[in-house]
Amino acid sequence: MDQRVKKKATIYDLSVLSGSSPSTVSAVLNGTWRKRRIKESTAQTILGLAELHQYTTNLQARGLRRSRSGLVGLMLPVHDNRYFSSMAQTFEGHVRSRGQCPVVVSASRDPEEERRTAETLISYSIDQLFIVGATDPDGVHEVCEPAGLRHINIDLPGAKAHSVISDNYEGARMLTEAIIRRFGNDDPLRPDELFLFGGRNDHASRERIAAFHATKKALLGADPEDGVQSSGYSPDITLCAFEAFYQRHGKLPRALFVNSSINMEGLLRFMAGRPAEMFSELVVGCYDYDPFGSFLPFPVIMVRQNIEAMITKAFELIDNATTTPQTFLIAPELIQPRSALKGPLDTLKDIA
Amino acid sequence: MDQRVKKKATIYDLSVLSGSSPSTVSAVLNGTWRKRRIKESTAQTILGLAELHQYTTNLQARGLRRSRSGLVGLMLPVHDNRYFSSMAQTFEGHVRSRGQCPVVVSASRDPEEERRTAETLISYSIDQLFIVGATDPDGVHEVCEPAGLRHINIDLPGAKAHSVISDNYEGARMLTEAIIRRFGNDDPLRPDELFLFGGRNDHASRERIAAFHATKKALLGADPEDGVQSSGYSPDITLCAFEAFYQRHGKLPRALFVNSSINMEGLLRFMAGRPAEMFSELVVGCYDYDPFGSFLPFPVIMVRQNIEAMITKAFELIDNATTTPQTFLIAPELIQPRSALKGPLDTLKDIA
DNA sequence: TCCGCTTGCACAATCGATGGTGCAGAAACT
DNA sequence: AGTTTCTGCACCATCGATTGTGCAAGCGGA
Repeated sequence: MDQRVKKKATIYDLSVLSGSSPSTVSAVLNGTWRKRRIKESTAQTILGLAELHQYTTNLQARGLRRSRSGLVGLMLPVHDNRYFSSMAQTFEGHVRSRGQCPVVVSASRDPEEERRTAETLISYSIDQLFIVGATDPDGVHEVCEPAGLRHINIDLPGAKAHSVISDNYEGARMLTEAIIRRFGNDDPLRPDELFLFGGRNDHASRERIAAFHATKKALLGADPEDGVQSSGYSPDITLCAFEAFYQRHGKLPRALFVNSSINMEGLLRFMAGRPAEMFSELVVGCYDYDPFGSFLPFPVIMVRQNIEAMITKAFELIDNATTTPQTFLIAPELIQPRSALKGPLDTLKDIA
Repeated sequence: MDQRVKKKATIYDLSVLSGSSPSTVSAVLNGTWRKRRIKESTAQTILGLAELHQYTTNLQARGLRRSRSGLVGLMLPVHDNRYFSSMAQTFEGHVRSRGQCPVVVSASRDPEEERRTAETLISYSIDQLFIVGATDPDGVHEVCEPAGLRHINIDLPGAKAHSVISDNYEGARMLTEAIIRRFGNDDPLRPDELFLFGGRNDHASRERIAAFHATKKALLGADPEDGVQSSGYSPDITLCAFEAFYQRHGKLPRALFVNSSINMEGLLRFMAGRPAEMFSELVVGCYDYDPFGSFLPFPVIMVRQNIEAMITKAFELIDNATTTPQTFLIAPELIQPRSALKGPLDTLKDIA
């Protein structure tokens, strides 16, 4: 009956079996048969045979012919992070509901890798590419453009394609304000007690840092020069920044603005091995939301970027004709400490 | 110079430009030219032209001809979770280092979706498929087998293909023991003060529950019937389980064994809005590691599955000839509270 | 000079699906 | 009956790369 690895049925096999031509079989199977005036009964015969022989379309062949693949790409900096993995989860839902196949890959925030990855995806004739948090979005654009690949930037903006990003300035403003207000009037925060850790020279960090500065100045009257400790997007570099600060001052600041959940992991590394009491008075604001991060033993105010809205907007933009590149801001949300929010997983059905 | 969307160069274009035949161009570009006794100088000419015209191979065409695509698939239950996203991150590294292209997709723990997803991937002629935490691994096998697709189960075992899973029994034994020992001799834990939440009828849950039972019995002398509250892999259902327990007993147990980080999120939801003091005496063991989870305001002992070892073993097995399906156990590691471990991201270079 | 071997490459079939075009037979109309 | 209009489908080129095979030119030796 079935030999080891029986070859998959093709339209040619069904053509022989049904007595119709390959093109007729093809038309029936891809649904264009009415347009081609194929008789209902012929179609039914072929569909029956297809079912019987477990026919499935060879999508590489179709892709080659049509020069599109049905694949939609999502390029992330990294997977291992709730922000980006939520992004992947949300993205998949959208793509699936459009009958296409999501492909998620990461490019490690490396401009070179970003371009290579885009090129590989193009070689597979993917239909659209969503570029998330790219270090060099315009470099990726240069690769996509000549290939005629529709693409869009998310999270970090580029100049040459539409971008959908969260309103970093407003988010950071809210967060800074919330941190400051967290301290009552009896013992208000002083300008030299609130520091920002993390961030590098990308659009998001610049906006957040600007808002941090401005808000500190507005509410606390001043902001010392050294109020920002850049430490990229690496837990270990952030750890070093905390260690260094601790060396210099003999303590941590009373309040921290942490630029991302990845930087928060740097703080965790700093905490590990140190007594919990050391952090009991700490107040932290973190630009990113992680449910576990929200329940740390000190108040952590978080900013949740509206991933659903960003992805929705991105699809809207990528579908419509390209005009001149624009950047769209999506409002993020301030999350109070000890909040466990619903996420993309909650829309999945679950069997207990 | 460049019209909008100039067509990509093909071997035929280079064939004309170089005066060689398409087959020669093809051989040069895919590296088989020495075997075909192409002159060095001819090769150089073609390579030069390829560079000049930014030639890139159309991988769909190659895939069609070779009936392999260079794609390696990873099928996850979900993205949005540190365990699975670490898996994706680790997987990508391995695949990349082999010069192939990783494709990560999720299938929502839905057997139907799992099979559909596998079928789609097969239609793209992926070369190998890594099936992680599938609800119905053998169903997926039935799809892969006739297509001749090499595949392997990870995290949850199947009967029809090799499986690499973590040693759930031993992990759960260690975890249960650690929870119990956490309580001193002055005020030891009683059997009715330790409950397991989460889990369903899959291999991992069964093993963990068995170990939980056995260890409780061994160390505490007994284990009441209702010691296990199944609640699947859903935060909300787990939340309900906690609510229900709280209704019945007016309090939470002193100690919890939580079956996965997803179930831990159910606990977070229970905590939200309730006073922190309610949980100050709680001791939790969680089968999964999440860096933020490790620093909650009560001791959380975690089990970290050895993802790197699992993926490595899986590659080893999938590369070698299939013998009769076997299941390989990978030892997990007990993680003490307040530990911030390195992860797959730490191997990426980072620019601050 | 003729044979045989090597070198260097061209030819053409093939992978599986798609879609423009053409054409026979039936039906409709004059 | 003769002409036009539909129906229903077959034919065939095509997408871009791969690969088995064939063959001419060059070269060395007898």
